Amino acid sequence: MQDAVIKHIQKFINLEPSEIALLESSLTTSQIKKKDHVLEEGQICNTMYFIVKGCMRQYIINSRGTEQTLQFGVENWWITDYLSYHNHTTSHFYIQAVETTEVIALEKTVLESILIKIPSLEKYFRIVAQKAFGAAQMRIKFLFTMSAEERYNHFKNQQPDFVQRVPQYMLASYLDFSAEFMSKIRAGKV
Amino acid sequence: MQDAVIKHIQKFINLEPSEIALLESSLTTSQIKKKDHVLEEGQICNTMYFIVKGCMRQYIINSRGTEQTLQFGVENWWITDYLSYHNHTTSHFYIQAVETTEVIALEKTVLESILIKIPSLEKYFRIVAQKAFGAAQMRIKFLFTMSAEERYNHFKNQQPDFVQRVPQYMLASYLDFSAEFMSKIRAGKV
DNA sequence: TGTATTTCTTGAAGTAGTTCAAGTTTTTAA
DNA sequence: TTAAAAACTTGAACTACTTCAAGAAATACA
Repeated sequence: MQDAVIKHIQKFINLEPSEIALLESSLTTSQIKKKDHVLEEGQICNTMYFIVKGCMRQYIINSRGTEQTLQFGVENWWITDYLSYHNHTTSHFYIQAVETTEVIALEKTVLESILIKIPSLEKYFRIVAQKAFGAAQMRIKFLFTMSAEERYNHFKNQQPDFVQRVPQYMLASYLDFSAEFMSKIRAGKV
Repeated sequence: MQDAVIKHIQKFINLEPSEIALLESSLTTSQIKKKDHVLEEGQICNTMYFIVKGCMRQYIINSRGTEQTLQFGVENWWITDYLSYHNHTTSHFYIQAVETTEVIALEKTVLESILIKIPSLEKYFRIVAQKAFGAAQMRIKFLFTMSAEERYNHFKNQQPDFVQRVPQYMLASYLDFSAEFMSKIRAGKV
């Protein structure tokens, strides 16, 4: 199962056999049950999670008590609160399994020691973070320039399967409109 | 002037004297005049810009022909379109100097060769990108949970000087509301 | 398999913002 | 030092959404 992350790493950098062996011995997968949290608001985030199989989400609870999803993560994605992770500050976010999910949980201390032993991993995590930031920039662009209906249709075109995979109210909040409005969009009542 | 970026790098990693020398010989600053672009929509972004002094912004032109600022960059920030940079695809963005700005422009080919000679720089760019992504996550949180007036007040509290530094209409679009509404918020007419 | 829980739907009323248009003020540069 | 350009302001009309409340449908699990 650790194979998944090793395969993903090898898309970006070369690993020596000894490095693969080291990685295999350092990593373990674990299962997060549907609806369980790996991070809650107010905690310090000391772990990065690589999703082997399943779906996680990062969300907040707004002033009206409604959950708003900021980010989904699926197979081959890393999910964490980088700000809390780096600054050792309490997190503003929840991270939760949307489905029962297999993850590789990488503790900060473990990761730091691996990064020293396999410096080329720095490049891997650099590229992962740069791509994630690029995607966040595009996300902000879509939020700024498209209407609710356009955002829904655009997302559905890009990720047709994913739309079926998560509850509509989670997707609605990710696209920044209400669950009720989502219903009306889908029914063609807007 | 390259000192600025070297100092910034040294906040995160150690550099050998030889590495500093190599960096100094590889980097040059240039001046971008106010309102000049370093990237326009449709171009491929092959350069990262480190801001030594001044202010740049990344923006788009929306369907109504209005500019919307997605990101500002000031002293000690890197600005680029990471998605275009990595995927070698045409950019959706403009990057422009808000004030006349001194930058260190780092071409992809140059950067790649420096990264090979100074592998520890990978760590520096990893941390820069991870922090930028963390900040983008917080930005999305604020956009999702705060009213226009709250976003303005929050930004003003966090960055009191910056509010004076850029035209209000640019800041309004960055905070995702209209220039007219900004005027009313500031006049207390909301 | 049935019941509790979660998710989705619908309409009515409300509102936080936008858009437009025109005028005013400030900044820029020849 | 003045004319042109850029930035800001204001009010009135509008609209893309939200909120609320209640019921219906789908899903989970004992």
